[in-house]
Amino acid sequence: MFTHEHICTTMSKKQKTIEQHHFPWDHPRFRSWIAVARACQLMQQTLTRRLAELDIKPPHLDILINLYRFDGISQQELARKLLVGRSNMSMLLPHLEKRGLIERRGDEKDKRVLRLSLTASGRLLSEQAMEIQTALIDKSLDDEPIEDCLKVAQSMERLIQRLLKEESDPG
Amino acid sequence: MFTHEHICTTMSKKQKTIEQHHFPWDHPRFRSWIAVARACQLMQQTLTRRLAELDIKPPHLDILINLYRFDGISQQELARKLLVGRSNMSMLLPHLEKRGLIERRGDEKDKRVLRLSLTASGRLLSEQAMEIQTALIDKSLDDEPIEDCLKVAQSMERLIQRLLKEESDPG
DNA sequence: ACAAATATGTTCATGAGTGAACATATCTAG
DNA sequence: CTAGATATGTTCACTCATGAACATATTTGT
Repeated sequence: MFTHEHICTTMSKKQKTIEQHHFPWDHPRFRSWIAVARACQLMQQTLTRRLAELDIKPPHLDILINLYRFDGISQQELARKLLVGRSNMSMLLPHLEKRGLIERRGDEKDKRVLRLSLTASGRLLSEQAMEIQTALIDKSLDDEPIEDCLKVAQSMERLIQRLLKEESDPG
Repeated sequence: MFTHEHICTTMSKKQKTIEQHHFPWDHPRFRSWIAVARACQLMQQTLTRRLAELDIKPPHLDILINLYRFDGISQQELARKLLVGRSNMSMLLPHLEKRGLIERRGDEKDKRVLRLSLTASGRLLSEQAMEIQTALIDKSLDDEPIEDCLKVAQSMERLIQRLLKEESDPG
């Protein structure tokens, strides 16, 4: 829930003359990142409203999409893909299971792991929900040129790699 | 009523031959947005770890930065800037007040509103925390050219405007 | 082969965020 | 002037997410 709405428009003479950034909001990368974070937050809220008619929330959709793509994935792998803790999956998945959207079956080879898959109704719901999400993203970005989107995606993927690297190597 | 027939559950020859996007993850804007969302999520988690030494979390920092910039702001205005509900502020602010970081004083003119401001120690803590946040953002983005950052910021601000507009006008 | 390290999943207490219902206070239209 | 509409803040029940502690199961090192 980052953020500051408007970017500071007043600049002291000192800040103008010597090119330093005394406040975060005068710092271009800071301002850019805040804009990104705010956009994400709003997108999430909008998606939450759009998904309400299917009675699911963005976290559930993230799970469903991953099961759709990666049938038989384990809870651990799923948590890693979603960048959340294992305990989070342990809390959410039983709920989806009770709703009849997913199935959890023990792995024969490795008795620790639970293999996840969509049921027929889970697959149907996933398709409806992905439709909603894709439509929202499309509508929101349709005046950004595709090549700009791809460029942003590349920047973000570089950023993700850096952050994941530093997470494992706490330098 | 949702039509999802153009999302196919099985890979047909047709899908492979004609270049269409039948799955969200084959859709460039979708993939771009997912990258943005993942980057935000990781950034948030990293910031959470970095702020732990100051015993605050990103939501507190967002509040502090806004009080730093906009002394005397009301809870309502603050919630609007942060894109959260009023009830959220009602839950968080008393905690910060008890820690001696902020003050809440009733407005003389309008007895409904509470005016918020930082205490001396709140100001000090804010500066330390902004230092940490700015350093993280800088380190994470320092191989992205400034002009690319600014371009992204503009795209995101356009997106924010669109989403806010549609929120008020539910078309 | 067996002890130690590692991996997977669960449970629990805690914290952040939400919307609805509520209580006041202010504004606006007759 | 007053009644209804609007604005601000609080409380409540609920959801999502986390990390620590735990229980099992597997892998590794000797």
